[in-house]
Amino acid sequence: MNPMSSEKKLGKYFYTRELITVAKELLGKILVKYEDGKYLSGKIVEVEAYDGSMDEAAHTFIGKTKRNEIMFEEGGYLYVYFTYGAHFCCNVVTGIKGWGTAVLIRALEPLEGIEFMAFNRYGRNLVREKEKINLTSGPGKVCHAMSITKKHYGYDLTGDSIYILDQPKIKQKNIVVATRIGIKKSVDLPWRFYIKNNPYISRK
DNA sequence: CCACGGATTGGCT
DNA sequence: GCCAATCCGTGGA
Repeated sequence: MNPMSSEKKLGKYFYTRELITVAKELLGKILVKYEDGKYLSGKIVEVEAYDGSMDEAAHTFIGKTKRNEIMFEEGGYLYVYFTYGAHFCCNVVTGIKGWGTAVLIRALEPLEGIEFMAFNRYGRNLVREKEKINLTSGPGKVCHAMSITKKHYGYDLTGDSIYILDQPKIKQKNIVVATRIGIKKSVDLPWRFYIKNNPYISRK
């Protein structure tokens, strides 16, 4: 468990609930990765929800394939995919087996291991304050900074390597609801959620 | 086997 | 603000 905090790790119950509930409640929680003796962590400040049963933008809309099969398991696993020939994006699988729902982690506010994140992103330490803002303000950036790759596909979030720590719920009035970014289908679903006035979000 | 396009990013105009 | 980079999953031949 993370030595810098005494908070509780989120358990199976949290993830196996309905998609939108989990998406909103993930805001403010702390994503932790412990690998090679290093702790990297950040507060989740921006997410998007995807539901294959009615959302054409979801990777699970086409049915189960080798790429998306973990999204059809019960909640609490990590779904990592590769896109645009260059970037990984990570998602938290939600709901019960067969649903095909997941929450994309779009942005973090870096907390622990910032020097390692800077090395992963820039190959050196931070020089300017602006670079800290740019570390994890986007889904590809989050994975690059945290060194999350296809190797982490299917990781169990109730395990000891990648997990999420509980934190107080963000108040409804401080959650901004918006449409999702970078998709061409189901563009009107209001399924992007972010913490109001947080400087680490990817886009207003 | 081959063609197509993507839940993005960063650099250049 | 615009656009190329770059690889792999997917689907059709």
